[in-house]
Amino acid sequence: MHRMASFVHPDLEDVPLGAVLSALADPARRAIVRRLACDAEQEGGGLACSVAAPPDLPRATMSNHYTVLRAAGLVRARKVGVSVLHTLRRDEVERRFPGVLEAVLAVQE
Amino acid sequence: MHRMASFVHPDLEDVPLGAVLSALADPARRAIVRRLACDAEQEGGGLACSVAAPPDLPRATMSNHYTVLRAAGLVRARKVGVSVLHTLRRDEVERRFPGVLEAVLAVQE
DNA sequence: TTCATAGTTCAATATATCCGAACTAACAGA
DNA sequence: TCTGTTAGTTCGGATATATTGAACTATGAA
Repeated sequence: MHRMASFVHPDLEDVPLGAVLSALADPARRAIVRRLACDAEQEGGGLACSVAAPPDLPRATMSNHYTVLRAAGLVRARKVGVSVLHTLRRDEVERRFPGVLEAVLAVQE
Repeated sequence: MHRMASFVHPDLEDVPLGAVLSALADPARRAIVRRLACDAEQEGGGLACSVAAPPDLPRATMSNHYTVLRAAGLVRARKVGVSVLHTLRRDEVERRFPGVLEAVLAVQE
């Protein structure tokens, strides 16, 4: 039986550093995070999964990448209509792991 | 047939960010990197593999972790007698990925 | 209804990691 | 030169993780 989608958004205090680094180690996930970082608007914003993800990524793989990013506390999801909009939890991550995400985003690649 | 050990030390310019993040994502490898960061003496220094690694780590696993760390450009190895001494390539990593390693090291865990 | 779109879940497969066992390399003592 | 010891590597098989096609759910529009 298939279960319904329910997004997990851990408190950053419960996220280990390894989870964040592991999530950011994947190029497709970094691409998503970079796009969300550009989409800076705070409330009511966010990008649909397939908008932030690399264009030729298989859907199942994309969905899995978002699950990893949410579990690492890096992004927040909310369902709007038929889409799932994601935003970067930039300030929360910065408070918990100062400089880590910012340094990664600053790397040109 | 068993081949002889020969350490690979890539130019940092050839190392992708993902390799560094992936290497640092593992807790045992971070423990090694933290210990090498404390052992700050530059020339002639370095710590033997088993000295910097967590004490109860299986030797094959430990050796593999050092291979990953070297391939990520994070550490440099040189054989001295029966030991292999490792040093952190801290300045080189900092030049290539400013703030990344420092931010990771700054996290208390 | 019916259809389309966005994304998830499942399950099979591919890939990567872990680690015991066997090995090499370097040195010390007899 | 043996024999032994210590440090670490390599191999290979077991285990764990990642990828992705296909089936599915959820929402909205025609």
